[in-house]
Amino acid sequence: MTRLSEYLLPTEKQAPADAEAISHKLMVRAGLIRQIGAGMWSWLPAGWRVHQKAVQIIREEMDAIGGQELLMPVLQPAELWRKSGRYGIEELFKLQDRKGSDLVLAMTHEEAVTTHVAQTVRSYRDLPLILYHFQVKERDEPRPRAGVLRTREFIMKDAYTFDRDAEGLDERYQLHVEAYDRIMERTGLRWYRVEADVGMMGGIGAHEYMAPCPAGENEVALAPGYAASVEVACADPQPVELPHAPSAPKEVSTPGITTVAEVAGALGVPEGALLKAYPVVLEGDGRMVLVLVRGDHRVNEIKLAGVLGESSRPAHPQEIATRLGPPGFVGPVGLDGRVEILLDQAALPPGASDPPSEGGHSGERGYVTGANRPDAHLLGVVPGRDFPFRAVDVRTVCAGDTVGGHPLTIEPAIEVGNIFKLGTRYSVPLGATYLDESGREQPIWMGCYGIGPARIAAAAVEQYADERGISWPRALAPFAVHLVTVGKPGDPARAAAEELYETLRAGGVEVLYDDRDAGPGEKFADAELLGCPLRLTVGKRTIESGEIEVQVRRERRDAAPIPLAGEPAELIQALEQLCQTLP
RNA sequence: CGGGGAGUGGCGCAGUCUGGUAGCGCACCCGGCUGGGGGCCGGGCGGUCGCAGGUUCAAAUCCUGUCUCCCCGACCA
Repeated sequence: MTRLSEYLLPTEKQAPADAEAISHKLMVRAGLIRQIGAGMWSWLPAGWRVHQKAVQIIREEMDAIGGQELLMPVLQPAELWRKSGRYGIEELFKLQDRKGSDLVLAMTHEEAVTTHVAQTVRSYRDLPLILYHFQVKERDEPRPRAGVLRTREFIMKDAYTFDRDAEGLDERYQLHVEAYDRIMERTGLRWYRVEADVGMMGGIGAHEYMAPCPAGENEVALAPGYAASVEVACADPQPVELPHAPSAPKEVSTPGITTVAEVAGALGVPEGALLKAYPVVLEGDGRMVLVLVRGDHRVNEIKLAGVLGESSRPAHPQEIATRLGPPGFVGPVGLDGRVEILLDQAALPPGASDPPSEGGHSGERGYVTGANRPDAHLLGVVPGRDFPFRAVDVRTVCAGDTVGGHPLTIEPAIEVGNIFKLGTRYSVPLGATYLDESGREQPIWMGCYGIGPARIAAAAVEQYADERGISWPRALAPFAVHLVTVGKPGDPARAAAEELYETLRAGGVEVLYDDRDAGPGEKFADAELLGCPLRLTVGKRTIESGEIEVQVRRERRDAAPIPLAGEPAELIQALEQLCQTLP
């Protein structure tokens, strides 16, 4: 299939100086990818083979659930995007043709596919449909990074489903869950399907497929039986020791001390014994809301948006000063209903899920909060007793929090795929409707399902690389077998290697043959850098022993040697059996 | 968009402060040795120093402008 002496595989000893991520360094070093600009990458022959391996797995599983592959253009009229309301998106590349007509480079294909369905689907009898394609996406990313992990142009498989109602969408969605699970399983990646943010569109459902790896841009919260994006994860907080509260809040002087760490240090309490005040202003009506979380917790903007039902922004210092108190000393006590107070449930008084009606009692424990006057904090503030609140879940979970009693870990991960129930978000503006049995026009219910072969490849590099290079899962490897011949040209071993190469080729084995006139060290180093699952070595020893040495790339483990003189069919079979045992 | 860093041969870098006509390692080409872990010897090719303007007898080096790339953060339909 491929002789290295004739193959474009420009390996490098040194990684590009500006590379940071493992996959960035190794994929460049191994000669898989080359950069042409910020977020613009070419796939060299061996790299493209990996990409196509991922593509083929995806294609097979999409076809298995009845997906129909098609192809839609990247270059599209701006008009479509105006109709869908997405023309204003900053990441959208906009351009004009010579006549001055506005065009865009598509970042996904909802507009295009919905337009076609609107043109062609008339009746409930035409539904459901699963349409998908592999196509380049163009996004004007604010910051491309980490090689092929985040680029401005990349190939994505995006699928779209069309159903007559929400129940049909649920079915189509479930099919995709199953297909995506199988895809991820087949790639050999370590992966999680996590609940994801459903955004402002009403929470009808979304999952992300995450591959944990050091260069990941997202975080997943994991516990036995639980996996969620940190953006939406919920967990039981770790307990915090609160000081006993006096019968009423007591003011203490804290001149110039504003940060949680400083206040906790100065007062000798844990950070979790503070209530952090986070005033926000709603984008809609400009109303201010005071959000309180424990001092050792962080407000989660996405969960907050879900609770508020709209997006908000942190209040400006001026707004805080005018409506609450001096920034840095803001607290919930004595606001007299000026703003609504949301208390994160992790800060609820023990045993209380609702605010007590009246008064307080001794033996309670209290928090430290700002006093709403300069250089002062309050001790012994008891939620409910000292201020009214609404209990909500708006904090970001921490490692060590528990779910079902199991402690949570948080890992960086790369999002390789996502599935999302769109509902009628696009069908309505783009006029994708059908006639039901009673002849009534109905909007089509849609779902969209994306997955990135490039990220699958990069995540595999990240997850399985060692100090010597890449170690591909067999499903993604550019070649199953890396055949290395050692010894000078003209040695009998060379002839044996040539013969073996032809045998493997004829037997349909994907083999890369290092027939270069180079030293053994260089060849072995390149083989380990490229990371094919099996390395066969043919040299003097092979001739002497009559056995082909076999090394498994993962763990660099020696496998049972294969007789050189065996029947070709047996040799192929032995190799294939060995492959089946590999990760 | 904010902060930081960098553009000198294919890759990695020195030289810039203190101006004097470009160097090192690897790779590459030729010859020889070696041949189971990036080996050795000898000989070579290759760069208008990101670009434009300016200062100067003279600019990789000083000044002005500009482009590009990377990292951190913000952002991420």
